[in-house]
Amino acid sequence: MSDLLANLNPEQLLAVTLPPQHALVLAGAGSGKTRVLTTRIAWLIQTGQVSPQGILAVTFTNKASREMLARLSTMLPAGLGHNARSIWMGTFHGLCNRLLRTHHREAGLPQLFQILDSADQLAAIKRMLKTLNVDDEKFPPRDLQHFINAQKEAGHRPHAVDVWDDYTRRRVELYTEYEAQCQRESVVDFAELLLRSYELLERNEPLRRHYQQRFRHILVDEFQDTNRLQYRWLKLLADEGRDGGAWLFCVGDDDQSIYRFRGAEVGNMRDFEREFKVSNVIRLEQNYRSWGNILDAANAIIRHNTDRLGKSLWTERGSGEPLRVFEAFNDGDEARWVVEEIQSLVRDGMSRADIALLYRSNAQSRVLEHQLFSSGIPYRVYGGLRFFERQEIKHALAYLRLIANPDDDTAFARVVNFPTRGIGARSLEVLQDAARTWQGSLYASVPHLAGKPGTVLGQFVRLIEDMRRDTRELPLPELVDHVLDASGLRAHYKSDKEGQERLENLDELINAAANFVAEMGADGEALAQPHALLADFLAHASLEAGEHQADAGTEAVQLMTVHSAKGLEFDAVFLTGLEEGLFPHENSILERDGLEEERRLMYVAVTRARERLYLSFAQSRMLHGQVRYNLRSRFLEEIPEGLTKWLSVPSARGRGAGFGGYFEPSRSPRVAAAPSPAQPSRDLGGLRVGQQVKHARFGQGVIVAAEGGGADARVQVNFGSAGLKWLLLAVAKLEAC
DNA sequence: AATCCTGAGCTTTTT
DNA sequence: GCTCAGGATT
Repeated sequence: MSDLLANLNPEQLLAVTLPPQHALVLAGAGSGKTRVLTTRIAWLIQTGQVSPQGILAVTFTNKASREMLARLSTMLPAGLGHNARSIWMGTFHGLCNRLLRTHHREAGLPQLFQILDSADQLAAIKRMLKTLNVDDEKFPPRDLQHFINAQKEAGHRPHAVDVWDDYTRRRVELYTEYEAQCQRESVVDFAELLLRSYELLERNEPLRRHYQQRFRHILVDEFQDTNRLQYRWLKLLADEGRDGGAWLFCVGDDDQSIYRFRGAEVGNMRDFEREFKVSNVIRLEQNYRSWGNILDAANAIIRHNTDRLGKSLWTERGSGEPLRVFEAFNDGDEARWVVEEIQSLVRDGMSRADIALLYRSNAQSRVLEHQLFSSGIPYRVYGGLRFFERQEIKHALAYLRLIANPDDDTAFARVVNFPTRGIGARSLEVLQDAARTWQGSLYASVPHLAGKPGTVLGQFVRLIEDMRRDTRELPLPELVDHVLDASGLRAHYKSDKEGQERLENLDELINAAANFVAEMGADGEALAQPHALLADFLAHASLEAGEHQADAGTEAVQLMTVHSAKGLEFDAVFLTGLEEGLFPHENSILERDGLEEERRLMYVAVTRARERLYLSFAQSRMLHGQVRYNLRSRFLEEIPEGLTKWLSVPSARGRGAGFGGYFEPSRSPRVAAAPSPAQPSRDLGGLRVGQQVKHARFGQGVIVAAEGGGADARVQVNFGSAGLKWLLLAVAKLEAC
């Protein structure tokens, strides 16, 4: 016990040992948040205040959940009946899945319902639009998907949607139809997992009471990332502190809320504080990660945001080095500089894996990758396809889904002709019609067909039925193995000269199945029913997309967006592309509170660095096929001068003073990397970035960016109160002044 | 059924 | 400028 609490700082100790009450912990970056959460769970259990079964722990990613479980297992001595695994721990979606499987009847679902990931959902929507002959130009599938998810996250079934125009009325009809289709096919999308289980708990009082009494303590990680529905879900179980509900222990950081675009609602933190009458918010402000200068910069930046709960990071470590700033001539030049610095860091003994290259948007990785590649530096890019999202894996899963649930039309449509077996668009159209007439799934409608479609489709149905029969007794990994052969997927990729990697991935799927069974190990009962276990495995595949791209060697520099860097830390961080329009991103400037979210993103980026932070920007950069001239980011200006050291001489004082001179950095001999391209010659009619201009209607302004050339030449002008405008030089009469 | 071609989109991402 | 999806072409 004393072991458990040793080395906690006073605030951490306070949070860990807080008596039963609703609590909000504001945990700054690098303040030991996960440690507090896991230690609190261990403390609650070890002091006998609650049994593991009485704890519900919610995380945002499966990765976080696994890490927490692993740390907890080392904290709880086994054998005392304190099995960390009997804690209900997982993501909101994982927990909802568990709830819905257990009470599928009450929730109105078959036991073997399948889960659609976003891509599956989009495919389902496209299929629906096609069936209904809806013009997908008028109702773009992506928009509709977004609309439906937004409604579900607001807790609205179709009848509850506010209809304010004909367009929305039609969208609501499509929402209704989509729901019907999902129900028919026994599939559930991500938002549905949440809404269904929310409704289940809300409407079924005995069930709600049961869980309210079972869970004494609910602990929520990354609380600033919860959406409205998730918060309501928590409220249902906590019952706002009235008798019977659980105590909520929410940990989060409003300054690191960067997912508003996907529904996260920072306001939940304030609401929680108010609605649950949280009396003392605990702040974890001592940082164990970074040098003081880095924290000072982060604090200075985030101070520009209003509407914060308020927090300031500090450290017992010293100030460390100044932040290094580099102004590049263009994006390629920036990449060359990054590579040189990396080489120098590695020469000095830093591990490449401890170096991260961060950028605002994925498109920026290309130039960096190119430069790393030609310099022979191993690197690893995060993002892109994950294991269970790969084409070959999706195909294999589709066969498995058909075995578990033949009514899954999404899976049916995906593989009915893959590998190709002569089932073309015509046959499928005939089948679609039949399905509509008979009000059944595609699979179930096949027997109603005659002629050639009936024959080829009949063969496919028989194939699936044979698979189901032949795998009934097989352990999961062998089941998967069998399906890979029987479906013809293996043969197909074997004959494909570029199918080698895909074949390896298919084998990896067997491993994934084996690992899954091993994880489930303790649960003996599930093993008795291979096809029930299969459904669990499929849910696992949907809920956990798996690791990002395979690693390109272990000792590799890490490239990722700032978003994906959240929660990670590195000895050295390169924060590239610090330019207006890029970071903060131009789209965010128009959004309400968009700039504040960008600033939080900047805050997240800066606090990733332990030892050394590099900040860079380029005077010009290729974007959307055109050279763009950007100002350096306002966020750079928000860092106090004393904390930075310029490696290049600033092009001019202040921002927007034009394309100043380009200087070789005075330090380390810089290879005269490919003769720098000549200064851009742009016909801006004697105008340049930074110049004051006058416009007949908007008045005085300053040119902040320029793009295009000749007849297309455009400039962006900041007219102050009149706003930021893009103006075509050929049209707008701008007067230099 | 495979391959070529055109055009739209282009910030961030987990579940 | 690059990628991806879907349509048109062979």
